[in-house]
Amino acid sequence: MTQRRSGPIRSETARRSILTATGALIATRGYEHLTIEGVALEAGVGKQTIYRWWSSKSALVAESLLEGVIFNEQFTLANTGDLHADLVAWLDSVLAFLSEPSGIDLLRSLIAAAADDEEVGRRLRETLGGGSLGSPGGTSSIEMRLKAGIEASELMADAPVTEITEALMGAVIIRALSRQPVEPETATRLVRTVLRSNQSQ
Amino acid sequence: MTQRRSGPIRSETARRSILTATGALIATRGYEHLTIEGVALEAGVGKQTIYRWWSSKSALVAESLLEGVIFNEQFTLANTGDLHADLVAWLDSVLAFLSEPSGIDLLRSLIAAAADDEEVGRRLRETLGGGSLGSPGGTSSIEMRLKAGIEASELMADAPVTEITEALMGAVIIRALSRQPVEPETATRLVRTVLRSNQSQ
Amino acid sequence: MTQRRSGPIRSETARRSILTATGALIATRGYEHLTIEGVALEAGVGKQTIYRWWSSKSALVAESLLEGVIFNEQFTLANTGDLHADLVAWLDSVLAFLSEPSGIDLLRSLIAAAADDEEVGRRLRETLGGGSLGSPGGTSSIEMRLKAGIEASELMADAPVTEITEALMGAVIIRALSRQPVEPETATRLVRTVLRSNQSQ
Amino acid sequence: MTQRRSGPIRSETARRSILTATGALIATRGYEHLTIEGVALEAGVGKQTIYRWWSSKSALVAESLLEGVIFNEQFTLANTGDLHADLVAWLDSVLAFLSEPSGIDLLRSLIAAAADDEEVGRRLRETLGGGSLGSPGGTSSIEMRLKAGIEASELMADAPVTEITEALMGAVIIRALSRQPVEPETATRLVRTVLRSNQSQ
DNA sequence: TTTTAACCGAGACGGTACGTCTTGTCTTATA
DNA sequence: TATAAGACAAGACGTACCGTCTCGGTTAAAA
Repeated sequence: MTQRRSGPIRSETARRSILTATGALIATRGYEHLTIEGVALEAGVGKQTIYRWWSSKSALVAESLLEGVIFNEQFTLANTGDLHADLVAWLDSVLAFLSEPSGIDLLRSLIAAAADDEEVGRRLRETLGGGSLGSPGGTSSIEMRLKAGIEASELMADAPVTEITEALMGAVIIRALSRQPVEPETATRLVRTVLRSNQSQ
Repeated sequence: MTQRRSGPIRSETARRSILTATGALIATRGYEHLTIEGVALEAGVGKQTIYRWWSSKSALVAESLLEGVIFNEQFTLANTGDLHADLVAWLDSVLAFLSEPSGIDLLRSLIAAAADDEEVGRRLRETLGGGSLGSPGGTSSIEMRLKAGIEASELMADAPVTEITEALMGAVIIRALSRQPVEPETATRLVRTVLRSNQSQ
Repeated sequence: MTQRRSGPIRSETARRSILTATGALIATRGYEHLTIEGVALEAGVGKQTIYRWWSSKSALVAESLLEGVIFNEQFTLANTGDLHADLVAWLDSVLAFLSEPSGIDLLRSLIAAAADDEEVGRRLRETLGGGSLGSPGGTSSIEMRLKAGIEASELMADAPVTEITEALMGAVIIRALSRQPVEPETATRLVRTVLRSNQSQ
Repeated sequence: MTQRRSGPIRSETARRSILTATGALIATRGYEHLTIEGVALEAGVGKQTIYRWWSSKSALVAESLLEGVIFNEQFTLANTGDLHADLVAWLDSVLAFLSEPSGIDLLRSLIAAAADDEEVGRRLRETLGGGSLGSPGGTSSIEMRLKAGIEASELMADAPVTEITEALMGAVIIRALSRQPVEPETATRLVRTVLRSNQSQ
């Protein structure tokens, strides 16, 4: 028979309130002003309870992203049968989010967190990429939509799915870092650029 | 007659040693461990001398980037008359730099600095983009090479120069943030993806 | 009929190992570094078992003193019929104990505990004062020896027993607190000082 | 010529307010509840300013004693020409101080501090012993009065000054630790006990 | 013989304070 | 008046313990 440890188990209440507080503070103050003490205070929790379960501030942010307490609006990537339109729609919703100051600040906070911690980097890619939470193994919805496009012969069989995904997401990141204004046609031009060369005729 | 101020002028020696110390410390310890006190100590300078001339840590990093004390190797973007080959060559050199741990750490440090400060974001794009230092107005060498390609009819006249540039650079940033291994064909596939749709026939 | 409780009784094993661990940790680390968690770990016991039976760290120390797990050597105060010689012998053994660093550290730890808790103060006086453990009502062996001296006409009937006791013990405490070196004649001079004025002729 | 360091000098304002805050907090909360953070807050000072100049809480208490911010009432030891009366007067004032709860708590706090730190131990002896502040080399006023008594033939030339001093002070410490009530005649009996044997006839 | 209550070990919890590190400002003496 | 040096108030860091409160498991008296 298996030997089980005794003593109290991890408090789910504490865990949730820590993640919620983390998300709220990132949204209001930014990652650069996020402090463990601030999270503990906001969550009504001892600091040690945070240090007991998370190894760093970045790990906290990574799990908050995963739990969906940071992005409450989803960047959904639909499959209407028209790959080009689906990608433009997704990109438009992301760029619209970035056109608000609060949106761009949030994304920059997350980029800073991702620069700190590779786990945050992976989570960010999933979440931003239309992630249905818990998509397997770091595969974003963009990649899955592209593969579906190949199945449906919207895209050539040897289309470089990974590179297309990274080109699209990377463009978004670059916009966030350089804070340049976005023109209305940006989404269309970008999708056309990365897609047309790989489309089936 | 002009009013002239008295007293000593700004010490160029101090300025150089501060920028050099900043570059050295970023390269060895990373942006996240960079402190003003550490820079002052390394440079043999008083803290006030730094605060007098730079408004923030990010401004220090931005100027260090501009002075070339951070990237000592340049990512040169040549014009051999073959746009595709030129871009692949540039991308290969960047990805080779990222394949070393010290390279990826340096780039992540700079992304963190760029997330803090938009001036760093612009400088980073210029420097990474094959920047001959001091290229005018945030225009990277990639963009200039693409425009030259249009002139030489390598590229269609209405090719979306900005979007192509951002797709390429963004892909590099995404690689740095997610730290995924790079396959040999990545550069070729990426350049083909963003270029073929816009090439003149 | 009396209402009796159910369930297991107090574990003597746990009690002994807690007191022993307390004594060992005071001797090795000092009272100022004594922690309940440390005692629990050393004793192989849960913290709650300590808190269930002792109200404070000082209470733990007081009981350890009483159980004799702290002073293993006794400062015995004999009655040879010569009061002066008996007191000098006792004082010499105490001062010899204090001449070792470990001895002075132990006594200082106990003084700190006594300053925290009056129960420890009383126990310390009994134990230090040649205490046969469990001497009744805070009466030290010194006081008992002095009273025996009055019975035997070694001392005047109205000799201030309490004051003589406190003068002798207090001098020891003062030595421990100020850590001054002890000269060979100190014990003799001190006993003569407090005794001669009260001796029968 | 001598090379002198540059930079600001130590702030006397900060030093005074730290010592004053230390004294106030010991008097109101006791040494066991004295915290560096509390002192910093009360003094309106950064913690680092305390750690810069004092190595420990005990060192802070030692200097506060020396500066006279802890005992505001002095236990003066006069020289009226009658040694016995002078010592009784001093002892009465000390015991009167101890008869108030606040007085006994203060002395116990200081004993705890003295157990921590030998410098506090020495300072306490001087201050308690009728110390005119800054008496040289750990010599209390009691010792000086006794020596004056020898000069004036109130006391035998070979009277053990140190032992008499320690017996008197030690008795006071013992009273503080055991918190026993003091009878009116205690001071007289104690002084008679330690003095009569050494008086000139 | 079952129930029940108190014991035990382990350890998570909300807290407080620790001693260190860094920030950005201010002060001093020098050049 | 710019500089190197560095003291200052402020405040976050990550650690150590506090005393309380679950947990499962065990044990002995009561029902």
